[in-house]
Amino acid sequence: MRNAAVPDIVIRRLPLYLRTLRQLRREGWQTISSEELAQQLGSTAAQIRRDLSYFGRFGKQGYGYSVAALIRELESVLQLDRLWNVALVGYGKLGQAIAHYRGFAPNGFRIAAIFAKNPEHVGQIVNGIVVLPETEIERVIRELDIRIGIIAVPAEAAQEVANRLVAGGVRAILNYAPVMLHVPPEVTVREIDPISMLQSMTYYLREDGYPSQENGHATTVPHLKATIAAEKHQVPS
Amino acid sequence: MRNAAVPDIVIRRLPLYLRTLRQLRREGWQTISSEELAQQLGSTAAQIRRDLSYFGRFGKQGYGYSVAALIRELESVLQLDRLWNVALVGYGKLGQAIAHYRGFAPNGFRIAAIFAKNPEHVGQIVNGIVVLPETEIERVIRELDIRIGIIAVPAEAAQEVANRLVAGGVRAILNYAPVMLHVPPEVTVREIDPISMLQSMTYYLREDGYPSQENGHATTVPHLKATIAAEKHQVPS
DNA sequence: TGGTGTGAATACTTTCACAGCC
DNA sequence: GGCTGTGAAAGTATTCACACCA
Repeated sequence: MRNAAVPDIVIRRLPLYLRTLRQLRREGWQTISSEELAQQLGSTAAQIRRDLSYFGRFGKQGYGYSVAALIRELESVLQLDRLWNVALVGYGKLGQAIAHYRGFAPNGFRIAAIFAKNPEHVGQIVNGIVVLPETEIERVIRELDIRIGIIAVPAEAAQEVANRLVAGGVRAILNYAPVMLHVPPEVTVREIDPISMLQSMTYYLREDGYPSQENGHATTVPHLKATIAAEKHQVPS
Repeated sequence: MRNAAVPDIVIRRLPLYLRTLRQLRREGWQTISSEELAQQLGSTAAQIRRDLSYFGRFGKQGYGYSVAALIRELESVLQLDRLWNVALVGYGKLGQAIAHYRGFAPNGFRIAAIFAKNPEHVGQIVNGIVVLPETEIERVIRELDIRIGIIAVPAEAAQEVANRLVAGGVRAILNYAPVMLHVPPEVTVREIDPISMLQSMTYYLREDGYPSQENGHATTVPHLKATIAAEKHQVPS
């Protein structure tokens, strides 16, 4: 199974595992079973074991997984054991919020270039870098060897920006614009679209009982059971 | 097939269809085939036809779909032909950005209540509404009969906020906090997590050719083919 | 003729259940 | 005894391909 193509849906879950494992480490867990991890995540033990099995045999029978070791393995698989430079395009309200977001750095992402269309924004200094005009995208991306772009421009400008990013060498795009981007197959795109998410949730908000949702439709973890007995896994605190 | 439970994955695609159809309408399209719509969306004609068939027979053979009529059908299915009040919890950087986002209103969502923990924020007036303390969540949600909540608080506070929202009667949550929420099955949750998205994309950013991505792994639409011949569908402009 | 709606086939994903190992 | 890793089964989702219709 090793080396066979790993389904993208599995890849998307790994960051959630990683996030949870890091939290568990902060809480002092040394070891965790797939069942316990599944509880936290609202997933299932079998799914977690299957997902991890694509990459290796990280567990120990009768014992579970070492939290610290599994974190290292996931970081390695996802290539998170290095720093990634990111280009941000768009410096309107949304772009500015992204530029000032403090969550990138602790996760190994650094906004290394910012591009704006508005001449008032160009030249501003943000986090020590100068905001550049969008005409510079290809050149700067190539010079800084950037592989990841974030698009925070209006929908009608997004495809053109994507084209430039790709032309410069970007192979991963986080797209905040409400439009489907057309990119070559070697480029990965993930969409962030709060409006679509709200619009799909309203489907379930009927007063009458239909569509019945009694079994849930699998969006998050079932309501909290008991707190997991953690003692045996924790280092004495 | 009508009335059988519709898969959630289908429901999640409907807003994307709607968004594209509205754009086509703006451009003057009167009619569209599943094949043409699929091109725009980077989907397939068969998938679009199957998805729509869960809700009715909206097309006409040899002709396609009426853009205006299909928009109305989708709005009806998703219950977007009304205004939805939304509660926003959290008024830090992210919460403020959400509160000032101009994209909700034109899509039928209105932030009708804002809750903050920080006493400096409580009492401020934003878009004509007063920022309230988080202790008021249940009462206000119930009084305003709000069904949708947006969580924009730190991860460690998110579960408690979710509990209060649900206690007040919320049945749909858009969660910006990087943590899996535990909610009862009648509540829908959608996650917005840019960090996880970046962290999953780095998997594909290997310099060596592995994991081979030559076939793509289905994240967006294949690179633009020809522009669709639109003339026959358009009203003369 | 051109394009829908949908059974049937295929492909993908999750879950079961258990041999095997610590 | 307890828990992993994984074949095999079950469950979902997508795609094919064509009868049918305007």
